[in-house]
Amino acid sequence: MLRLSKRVEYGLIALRHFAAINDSTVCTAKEISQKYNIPHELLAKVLQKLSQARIIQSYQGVRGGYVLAHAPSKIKISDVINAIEHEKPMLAECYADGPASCIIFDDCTIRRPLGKIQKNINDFFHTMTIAEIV
Amino acid sequence: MLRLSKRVEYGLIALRHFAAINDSTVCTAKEISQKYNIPHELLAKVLQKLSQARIIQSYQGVRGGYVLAHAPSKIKISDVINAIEHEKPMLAECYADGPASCIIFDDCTIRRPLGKIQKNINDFFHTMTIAEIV
DNA sequence: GGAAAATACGACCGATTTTATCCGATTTTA
DNA sequence: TAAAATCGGATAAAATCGGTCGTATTTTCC
Repeated sequence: MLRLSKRVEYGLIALRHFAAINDSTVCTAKEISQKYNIPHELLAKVLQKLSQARIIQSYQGVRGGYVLAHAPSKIKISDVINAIEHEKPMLAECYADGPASCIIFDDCTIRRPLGKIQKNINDFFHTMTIAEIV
Repeated sequence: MLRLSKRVEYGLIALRHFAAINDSTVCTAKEISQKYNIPHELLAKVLQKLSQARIIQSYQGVRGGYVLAHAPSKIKISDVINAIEHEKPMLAECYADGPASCIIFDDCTIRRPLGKIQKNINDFFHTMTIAEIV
C-alpha cells in the first residue's frame, strides 16, 4: 500500500544519473541498466516515456542514447511521475478519475479529510526536483 | 500507484461513523456496510482487525456490535493503518522490509531523497486523528 | 551497401496483490 | 432453542504490476 511503482523508481534513478554526469554525455539504457542492476527492457520503456514527455532527449542509432532535455532543477518529481504513469498518483481512485469511478462516492465521508493528505503529497512532488536528489 | 487500500478506506469510514454518533451506541458491521454501501464481509474483517488492535471494542452475540475504545482524538491514522495492514505504508519496499528486500539496494541512489517524502507522509499519518475527519 | 547498435512500440505472460466471498464455529440475547 | 452477531480460516475472483519478447526503425561505422 502507498507504494511507488518500480517504473517510477527506475525513472528517478536514471534521471539522477543523467543529472550527476556531464550534460552533453549521452547514456544508453543498457549502460544505466547494468550500472544500477535494473532490468534493461523495463528501463528502456521508462526512458521512452520520459523522452516522449520531453524530459530527456533521445538519439537513435549506433552511439545513440539519452541526455537531459532540461536542467535538473527544472524537472519536478511530479513531471516524472506524470510522464511515466498514465494515472495520477492519488490516494483514492476518485481523486484521479472522478465521482463515476467510485460506487460509494455519494456515501463517502472521508474524501475531504484525505484530501488534505493528498494535497500535502502533491505539493511535495510539485516542489521537489531532480536537482534535489543528486 | 500510491493508493490507499480499500480496507483502510473502509476502516476510516467506519471509524468516522463511530466518532460521529453517540459514544455508547453499538453499531454492527451490517448497519455500516448498508449505510455506506460497503461489502459486508470485507468490512467485518476490517472491524475485526480494529478490534484486535483495541481501537474499537467488540460485543458478540445478538445485539452485539462495536463501539470506539478511545476518544477519536486519541486514534491516529497511523494506528488505523497499522492495525489493518500487516505491512507499513512505505513508498518503497526497502523502507518497510530492509536492505534484503531490494536487490538493487547497494546501487540505489534515490533512497535518501525519497526518505524526505516518506517522512513527510509518516508525520502526517502520525499527527492526524479520527477527530479530524468527523 | 551492409552489419551492428541503439531507440520505438506493441503484445503478452506470470506472479503477486487486492478485493470479495463462503463456510463453519462461537457467543449472546430474547 | 432460535436468531443475530462476531470470529476466523479458506478460497475464489479480479486487478495490477513487473518483466519479457519480437519486430520495426534509425543511425553510425566499416
